[in-house]
Amino acid sequence: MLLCTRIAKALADDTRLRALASLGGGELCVCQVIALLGLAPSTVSRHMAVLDQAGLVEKRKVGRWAYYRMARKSPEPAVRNALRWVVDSLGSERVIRQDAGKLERIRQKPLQITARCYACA
Amino acid sequence: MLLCTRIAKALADDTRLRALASLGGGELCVCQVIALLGLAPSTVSRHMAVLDQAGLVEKRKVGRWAYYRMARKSPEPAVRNALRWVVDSLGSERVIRQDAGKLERIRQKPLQITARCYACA
DNA sequence: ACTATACTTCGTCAATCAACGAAATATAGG
DNA sequence: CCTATATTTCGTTGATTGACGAAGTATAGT
Repeated sequence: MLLCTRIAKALADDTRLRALASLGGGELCVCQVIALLGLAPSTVSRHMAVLDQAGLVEKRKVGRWAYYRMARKSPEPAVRNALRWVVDSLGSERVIRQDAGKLERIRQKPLQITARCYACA
Repeated sequence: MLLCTRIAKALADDTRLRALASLGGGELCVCQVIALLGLAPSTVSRHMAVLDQAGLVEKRKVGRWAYYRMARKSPEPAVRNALRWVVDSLGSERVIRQDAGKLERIRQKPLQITARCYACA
């Protein structure tokens, strides 16, 4: 499969685009993305794995916590340009801005609180 | 569905990316794309329709012939940037360059010849 | 060591998708 | 008008996908 195809496949889903866009403001813990999206942890974990395999995000594990960030420094121009395209294009979308607002609140809580009750975000 | 998602879905397939990239050198007739890809006409027609519905290409019908070109002048920035991303990223792919070579030969034949025998390309 | 917890992997189900061939549509040419 | 032809639409089929919950892994705290 072409690299472009792999990247496009990773981007070809509303939920994954929201997850990726949520990282625009900086690194997030998986539990914060789960709280944002309101989906099952297993589902979100899978989505992040797909983004990771496409090279669009980078993962950092600290104890039990997993952090993801946009792969803005990727050696692949295709990845960097895809990220630019996504960030530019999604900025004007209603859902994405709503997410940004919700994220502001999520970021203010300690991770433990967020992980304790995802729905309480 | 987000506009970005629709675009990414349209790009999330090797065959469709090849079809789109083939338009990089200018407008093509559907029969030329069929000859290039070596797939059933109905399949190629469907792929072009998907690209069209995502706004990535524009269609022009002249008699029985259908011509497609990249929608480089699209009013949607998301579309224009997606096209730039694709063109930039696919240029270095082996298959795409092979296709470009094959296209050179296809372009030299009259459309009637190409349409008469797709496999003869 | 034992337990709680953060995340991932796996199995399943319904929905979507790409491919094809057959049939439909539409246009050109006799 | 009638036929040939370029493309599209439709129906089918096998493969992929996204969702979930259950089970597994790994780490922190007691």
